[in-house]
Amino acid sequence: MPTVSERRYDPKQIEPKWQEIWADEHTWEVSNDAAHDGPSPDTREKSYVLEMLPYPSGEPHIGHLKNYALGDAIAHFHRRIGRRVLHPMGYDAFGLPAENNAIKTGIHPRIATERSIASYRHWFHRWGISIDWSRELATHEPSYYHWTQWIFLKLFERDLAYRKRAAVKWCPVDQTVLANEQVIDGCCERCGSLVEIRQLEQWFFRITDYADRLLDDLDTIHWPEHVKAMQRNWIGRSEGAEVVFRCEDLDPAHPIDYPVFTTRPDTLFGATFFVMAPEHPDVFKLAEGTEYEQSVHEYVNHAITESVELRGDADKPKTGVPLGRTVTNPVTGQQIPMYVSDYVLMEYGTGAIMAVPAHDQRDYDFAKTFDLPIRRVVAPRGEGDQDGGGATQSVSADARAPEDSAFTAHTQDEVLINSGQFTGMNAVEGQRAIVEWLDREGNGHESVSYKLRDWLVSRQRYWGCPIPIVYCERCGMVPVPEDDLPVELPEIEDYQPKGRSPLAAAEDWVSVKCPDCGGHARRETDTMDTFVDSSWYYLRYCDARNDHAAWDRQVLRSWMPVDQYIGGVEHAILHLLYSRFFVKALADMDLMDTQEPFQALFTQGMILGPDGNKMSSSKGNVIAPSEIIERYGADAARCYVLFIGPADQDAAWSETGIDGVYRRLLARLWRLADELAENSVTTEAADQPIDPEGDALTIVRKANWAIEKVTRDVADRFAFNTALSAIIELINEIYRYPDADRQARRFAAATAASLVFPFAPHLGSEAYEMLTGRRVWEEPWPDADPSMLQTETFELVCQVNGRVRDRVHAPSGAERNELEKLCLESRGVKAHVDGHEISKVIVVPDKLVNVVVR
RNA sequence: GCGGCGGUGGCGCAAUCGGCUGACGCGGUGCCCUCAAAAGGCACUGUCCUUCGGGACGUGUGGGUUCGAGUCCCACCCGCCGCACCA
Repeated sequence: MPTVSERRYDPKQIEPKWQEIWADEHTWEVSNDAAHDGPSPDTREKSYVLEMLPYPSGEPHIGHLKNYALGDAIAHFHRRIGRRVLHPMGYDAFGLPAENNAIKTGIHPRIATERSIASYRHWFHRWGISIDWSRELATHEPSYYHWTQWIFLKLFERDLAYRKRAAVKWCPVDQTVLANEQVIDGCCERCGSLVEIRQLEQWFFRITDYADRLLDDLDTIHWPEHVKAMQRNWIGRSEGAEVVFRCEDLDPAHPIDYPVFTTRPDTLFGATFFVMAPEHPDVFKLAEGTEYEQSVHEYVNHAITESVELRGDADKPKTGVPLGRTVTNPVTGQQIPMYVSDYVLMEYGTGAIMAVPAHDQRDYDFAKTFDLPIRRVVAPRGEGDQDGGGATQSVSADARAPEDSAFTAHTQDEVLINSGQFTGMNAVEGQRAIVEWLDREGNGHESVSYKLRDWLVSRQRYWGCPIPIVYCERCGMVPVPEDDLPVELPEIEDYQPKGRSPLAAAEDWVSVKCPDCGGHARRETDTMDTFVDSSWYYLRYCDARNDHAAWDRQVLRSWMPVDQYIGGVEHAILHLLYSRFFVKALADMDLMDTQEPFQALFTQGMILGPDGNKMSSSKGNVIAPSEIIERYGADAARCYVLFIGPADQDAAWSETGIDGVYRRLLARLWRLADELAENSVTTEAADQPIDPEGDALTIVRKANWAIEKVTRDVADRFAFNTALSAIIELINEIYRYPDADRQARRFAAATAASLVFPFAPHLGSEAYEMLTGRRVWEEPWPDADPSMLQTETFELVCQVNGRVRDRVHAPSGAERNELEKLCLESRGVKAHVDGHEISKVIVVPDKLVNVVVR
């Protein structure tokens, strides 16, 4: 028989016990019955709580633990406040790392991936995450990608999926194209190698059609400001005008119009030259026959082979070559010279710009290098009035450099100068007037430009979802009929990338009959970007076992949108933008009913190594969750990652920190439960005692205070660190009064167990059962007793001139003059008031009194 | 350059609506329990001055508003994150 002193908190005993119960009883499964009018409809409010699905590679790391501990706390909280909670799990199983690993080790990506999935599944159970396992999915299973292909076909039908030849980003190491979003500082996001530009025919999704809605609807969702800012930034909407510059040099009878985009139409009078991107299709045609023909060829050939990174460097001195031609500035009628320069980008605007050296830093730098005229056309009010007269005067090339302020956006306080009929107008009004004039004269119009490009979705790799398209010799491009889906990924021997998809080698698979004419056809051999798979998985969870459709519309309506999405900020652009696009496109096709996938988003911070650096095996600072769980148990690990600091901030792992949570929170609560349960029949309820007094009252009050505090911290602010602090405070308070009424202490300890359950579900369940004989997850979330939140006296803060001089007890709800009297009578206040004249007394009821003296 | 977020003890951080700065945890110090240790419990722990009553100072810097500012306003410094020759 173990003696009492040998009994201690032992997570190794407690945790498997509860995990088994939850698994055996399918405790966290939730049905779809509420979607249909059944005999006994589930009328609870729905709540869809979702963490970003993991990419299964090796074993889960500490970041996963934090992500799922966080989501699980929210899911548990929502269940206990009476909601019908969907909390599923799946795996983003296709992707490059598994394939690269396959190339290295010879292990088939499916084998490695499924092995990893088994590990993740094991650990999610071991961590005690409350997952509805009946909805588990993996994106590499045909039962899932069947519907990924179906969505592709729907997009294709709507011309939202299309094929075109374009200059695309190509990773020479991974031997595949990349989406713009996957290129970081000119390098491949995955392997870090320098990205090249290639002209290839590729599949795109027309996300640019949705640019405005993706921008505007950010206002309708509850996301962190910085994530919204990143999306706005990425979409990059700029408002301005398209202005046409006419070139009559080649053939006056057939002039060519070159439109440019500008955000500063008010500076049009200052456009003194014109620049084209090296990739502009007309560059060679324009230079042909001029003295610059040869140098233009040399310049362009050099520019297009230069690395993206090198060319993008803003500090690089401006280079370029004249084209030997001119265009007409539509407002001045002036002939201005044309240049080709690599500081103009083909992929933004029209690939050509009007250059206004007086009001644009880049144009200014170019003008200085090539000795071109600089003409100021906007000036601060007052300054502008003096030289406004010489409207058409040309300004010499060595004109004074404009002050830095000249490069900033125009304001009401600036006026147009040297701008013909528009001179004297303020810049904002002038801009409007110039655009109107352009429109009237047929030389331009208002226009909007975006940074966002269409999403390149095809990949020349094996381990991905096949694109359900065939190419027929007679009919051309033909979609695979829906009934023939899924197009299954064939087994192949050799995944080695060779610049075309490894699937191309699977001749039996590639060669098919045309679905339309029955003639000879070949399958598309590219696979889809894995971001396609993860752009809709949250929809599939709603109806994960549906064999006839991607989802039932009614079921989808009963769960979507995701009420709380949780994940790392690294997906702020890619995954979150693509998912928003998918939902809008699907809603437009009348396939679903929400406009946004994720109503609220929480981005968790990273757990850094103990040295404060990002964990990496090369730094040797990796904390393995398995070791932590072994030593402290899942509850301690879960609580610690939430206690370490605000959940949205990065925090360094600390061994002594987790030890503190283990001892001060979990072990102490367990000992309380053990002490208070030992002599009682376990079925006895731990209700709040009636009319407690003295120490018992203090404890009961603290318990109610903790209920209130934890509820608000979890519900309103995701402040898990302070919620856990409050539970520790409650436990400390119970220890402080070991001789207080037993029922009060049992009530308080049971409350602590109930409150800690969303964070430490095993200990929460164990302690609650020890104290009450009940299952804590079947109990409603506690409500604070309002009468216990009030006290009959409070500590009145007594200030003189804003400085605290004393503290006295005062009755709650006392009148202002009573409080004033108490304050003036207090010793500390008297000492500072005597001999001075009181000029004013500020009373804040139930808080403080401030005496102002001269 | 543009956009976003931060700066408070030895450390991680708390202060939610303009009202006691430093909750909670770590670290540190002392005590209790013990033959002893482990485990556990309790107390103290911003700086300086002190006649031991207390006093002065303290939230990146400088100003402002206010009876009162970590919190609001203006200017600046520093750090982190995202984007960037984006016209």
